[in-house]
Amino acid sequence: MGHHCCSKQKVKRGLWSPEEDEKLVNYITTHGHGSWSSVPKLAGLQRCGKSCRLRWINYLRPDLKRGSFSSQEERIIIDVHRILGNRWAQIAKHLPGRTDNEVKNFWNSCIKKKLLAQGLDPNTHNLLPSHKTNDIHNNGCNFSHTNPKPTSLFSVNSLMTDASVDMNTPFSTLLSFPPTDNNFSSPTIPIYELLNPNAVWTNQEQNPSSLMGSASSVSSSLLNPSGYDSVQENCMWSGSFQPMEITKQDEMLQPEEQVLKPQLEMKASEVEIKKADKLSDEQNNMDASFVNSNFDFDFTESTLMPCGMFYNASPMDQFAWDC
DNA sequence: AACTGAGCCAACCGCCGGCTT
DNA sequence: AAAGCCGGCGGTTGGCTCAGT
Repeated sequence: MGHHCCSKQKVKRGLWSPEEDEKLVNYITTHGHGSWSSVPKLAGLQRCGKSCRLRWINYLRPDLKRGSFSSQEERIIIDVHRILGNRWAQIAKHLPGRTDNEVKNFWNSCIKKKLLAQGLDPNTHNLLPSHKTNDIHNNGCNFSHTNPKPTSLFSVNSLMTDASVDMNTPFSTLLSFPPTDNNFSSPTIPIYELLNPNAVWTNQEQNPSSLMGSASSVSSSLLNPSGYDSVQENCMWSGSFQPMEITKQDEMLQPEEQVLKPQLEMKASEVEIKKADKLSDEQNNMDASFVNSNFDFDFTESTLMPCGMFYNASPMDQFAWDC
């Protein structure tokens, strides 16, 4: 069974020979690919257009970065995957010179195992049930015991759909409260509405505590209010597990705030990723090194850190968490 | 040296959405 | 509106490599 695009012609399959590569490179560098379906014929190849496209994108493109992934790239993949899920093409956009196929293979062969070794579910980035130890839960954070466990897996799709945020909104705007109302617990505009202007909230959902019970349509960042399920993942970079620390600031938070804070973290990272995405597109420079890239690693790190650890000198300071 | 199993990765498969006719 | 084409994407597979026995 072949692709519909090549079912009518005799096509070669399997690995590409150097001669085929040369033909394809010569043709595309001279003429561009134009319509991929016509490339094989014009380039003198016994392949289908799809195969040519794939070969070019994944292997022959001159701007590809070869070699193993750096720890920085690995970290980006994990961070973005936590937000986007298995959207490899989107993830690859954050890694100049890497392809979706490459990222996907790297994830399946390497990162997945690392996360599992850390006791993390690679799909949800949450701790696997067998790894949810009392050591973590007893570390000054008790609302995890009272909150229901998420009934749905972490889903970026649901997050993007249900809590999509206008990525054109300036980050500072996104984080601004109505200036006349300094009481966090009763802002003039509910914070979750501010963050998610497109969301339609029922009266019941407007109460975050009840919201936590309506799992199916709510992003898991809400349902994982402590955020400490990500702790080990973050700590894996330092090579040793650091138990979650809930700061005094966090303990002072109202339950609503405790719920919202990790969501804000997630929003912040989403916004930053979108920003990086946009900048990347604008630059359209696949040769850009990470040194030159506009992806703010420090920011990503800070925003993705668990609660109580994440907002050093970040715009999050604008929030009066301890008000 | 030969065998074997695991891991990696290039390539394929099938589905989907957008566009054209 | 429907059908066909095409590019893009994520999931899967098959073959190659290499370490271990």
